[in-house]
Amino acid sequence: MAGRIAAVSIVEAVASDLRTRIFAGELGSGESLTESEVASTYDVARPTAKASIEKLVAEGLLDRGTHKTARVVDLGPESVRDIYLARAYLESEVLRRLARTGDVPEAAVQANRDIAALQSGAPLDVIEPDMRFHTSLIDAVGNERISRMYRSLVGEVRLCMVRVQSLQLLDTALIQAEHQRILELIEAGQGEAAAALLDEHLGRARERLVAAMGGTPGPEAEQPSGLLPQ
Amino acid sequence: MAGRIAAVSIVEAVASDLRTRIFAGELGSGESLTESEVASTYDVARPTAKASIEKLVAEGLLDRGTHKTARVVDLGPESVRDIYLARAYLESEVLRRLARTGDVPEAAVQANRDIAALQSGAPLDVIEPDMRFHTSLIDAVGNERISRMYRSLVGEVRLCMVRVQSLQLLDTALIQAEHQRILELIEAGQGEAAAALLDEHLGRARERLVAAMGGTPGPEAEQPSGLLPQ
DNA sequence: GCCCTATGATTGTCTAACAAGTACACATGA
DNA sequence: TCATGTGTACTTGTTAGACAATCATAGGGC
Repeated sequence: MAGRIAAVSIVEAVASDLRTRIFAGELGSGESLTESEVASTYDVARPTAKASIEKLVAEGLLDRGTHKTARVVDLGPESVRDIYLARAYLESEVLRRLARTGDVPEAAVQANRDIAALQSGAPLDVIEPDMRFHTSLIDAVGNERISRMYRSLVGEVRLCMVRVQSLQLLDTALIQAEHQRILELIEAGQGEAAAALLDEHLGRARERLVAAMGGTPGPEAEQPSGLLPQ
Repeated sequence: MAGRIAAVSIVEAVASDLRTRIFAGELGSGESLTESEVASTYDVARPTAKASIEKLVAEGLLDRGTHKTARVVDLGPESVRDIYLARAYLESEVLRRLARTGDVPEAAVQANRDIAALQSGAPLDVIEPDMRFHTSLIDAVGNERISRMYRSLVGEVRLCMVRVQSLQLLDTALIQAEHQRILELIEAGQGEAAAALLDEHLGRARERLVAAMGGTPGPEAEQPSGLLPQ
């Protein structure tokens, strides 16, 4: 499959590129984006640029008030907690449901395999397969709205990760091992245990992000306890 | 409080009125809304009308593809199930959390009082306080993103209800009694029982809506079992 | 030093227009 | 008859340029 053709609108194309640049860290937190700037950068009309910006605002990637210039959102520690708790909210319940049938979604297995295949590349590289692991679990319940809601969080989550990309907060091997264990617990029908491990998994990431942003981390930031075998 | 001043943009004003008309059933399912129509109706420029329409599309109230006229969404039985299961997903977990602390949000109590105060008015009248009851429970957990996600469902839920407004699927007294019982269970710290009752509450509404839309209802459509006292 | 005004930058909205796409009816061909 | 092509009307996508309203900042007056 050599890249399917994409006949998207100009608005979507511009929004997509801006998104990429934000995720790549090229547009840092708090950076301003005027409509005219975007318009001239991409050589489009201002209304088109405006529509693109509004799209990203709706996604939570940009922030703007009436008559004010849009800025890349600057997530504080409280927002990080808010985002991660909302994630855990959705995901833990998903794990319980999946454990009831014991189905392990193939896409999640593959995503975790991709994480394992990473050889100490750039720390940024783990983000994509990590995200894919979590989204594929969500998608496995087959509820369109739940998937949609989760995706509205994913943009902000990535933003968090970009912000602290260079800080090496996450140990790839640990991430991979915990994912693996979660999948095993699902297969074994142990939903509560899977949810508990997920809470630890997300809680640790959350509190380390908080600490890295200058907030005071909770106890979840510590190293993993005995939930993983040996 | 005599109607607070609203200095919103024209786009928002138009979108808001369209929303009201959709919720009031004035714009029925499948009805088309061209940009020029909207523009001339409200005497605004077409780009403004376009933006309003796109806002409603993002909310899930309108449906449209590229170069195609926007239409009021026509929710089928599968969508109704999807929406209600997503609701239950969020709400049941909320009840468990609220039960842990035993806090009963005052806004929910008030909303249910408003339902009780309804005297056999139009069947449509119960929708607003009913929604308010559920949203106030969600808001009580204090997570901005979860509240936002829930609100993205509310629009579609109301759409369902409008569609079957005249069918009298819901007995106001029963709704009110179940709400009351849910609040009691939260206060008593019985989160699981509250979640179970909520599931029954939503499941019944869901399957009756499905039946009313021509789908084949599940067993949840039946009268309430013994979960309520006497 | 502080408050107020003036200027510039930016956004909100409009008009007008053209390009491009969709949908439907119609005619043409096998 | 059915499938295919064509054409026209309608609708949306995008642009250009303009003006008003608002925000931010710098400068002057006290």
